Amino acid sequence: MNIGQAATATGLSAKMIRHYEQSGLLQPTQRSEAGYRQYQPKDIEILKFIRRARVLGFSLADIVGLLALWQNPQRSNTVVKQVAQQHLAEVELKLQELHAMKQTLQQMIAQCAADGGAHCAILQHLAKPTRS
Amino acid sequence: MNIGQAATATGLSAKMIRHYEQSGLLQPTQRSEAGYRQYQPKDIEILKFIRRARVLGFSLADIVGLLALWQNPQRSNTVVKQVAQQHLAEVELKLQELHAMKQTLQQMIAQCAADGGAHCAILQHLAKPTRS
DNA sequence: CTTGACCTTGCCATGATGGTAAGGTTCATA
DNA sequence: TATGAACCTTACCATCATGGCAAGGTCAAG
Repeated sequence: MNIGQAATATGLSAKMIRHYEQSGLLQPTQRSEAGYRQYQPKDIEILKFIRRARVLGFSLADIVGLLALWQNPQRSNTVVKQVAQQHLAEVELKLQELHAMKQTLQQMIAQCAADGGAHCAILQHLAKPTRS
Repeated sequence: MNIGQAATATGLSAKMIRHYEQSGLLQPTQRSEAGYRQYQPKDIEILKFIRRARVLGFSLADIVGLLALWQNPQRSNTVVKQVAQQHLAEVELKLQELHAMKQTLQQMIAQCAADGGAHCAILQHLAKPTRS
């Protein structure tokens, strides 16, 4: 299986698969005589694992750790849970920040007449916020 | 007013103030004989405007436009509102993505015993999700 | 005159991803 | 058999906002 097929099979881009290899997420695979990377079913499973973890927002650094735990029969699920909880906390923090942005943006937009005039509540708020 | 004082007065870093100047957000200021940037009250207001817009998540490219509108007496609030609405849409999109992440992470974490054993619902989910 | 706090420019790094360029390989078809 | 399309390789640059560091100039107080 060449890298293009591995990309199709996993939903990743060939570019990213090479990047994951170079970043140490993935052991360098076998190569064909011509130097093409060859992917075995096991490699595909690892790539799918990476993709699912990326969808959940885990960083590549986190995923290095999760993969090591996954492949370690002596692992402790306590450690895995800690990694996930730490990431969840970061996600929740970003959610709060974005929510605050959304609230303020909605208020500003609601106060803007959009009648083509020069008076603008949005610019007023940015220039001298009445509430923060 | 030197750049350090301007930074303190606006809550920005000196580094970023220089960056904003180089990025065209800010007209190059006057310089002292020694080449130190000199900030007038008007410059401080612009910097505060930039900071508030950054807090709301506007990109530097957006802020270039917002500053131009702010300083243009012939502006149309319709345009300003469009910029803000576009940005709000992006914020809402990211909120949705993060919310989906949070939901899945919470479910996975709830199913993890964290008893120090090797069995782990989190790794199971990443390896072969039962639901997505 | 020295010292410490400030300023200058310039370069490199982050993190995940995309793009492009220059070149080699493989395979099907004309 | 030759050619071209579709694939692969590596290497470099760009994104975006921000931080860090280094080497050097400036200023004010002691």
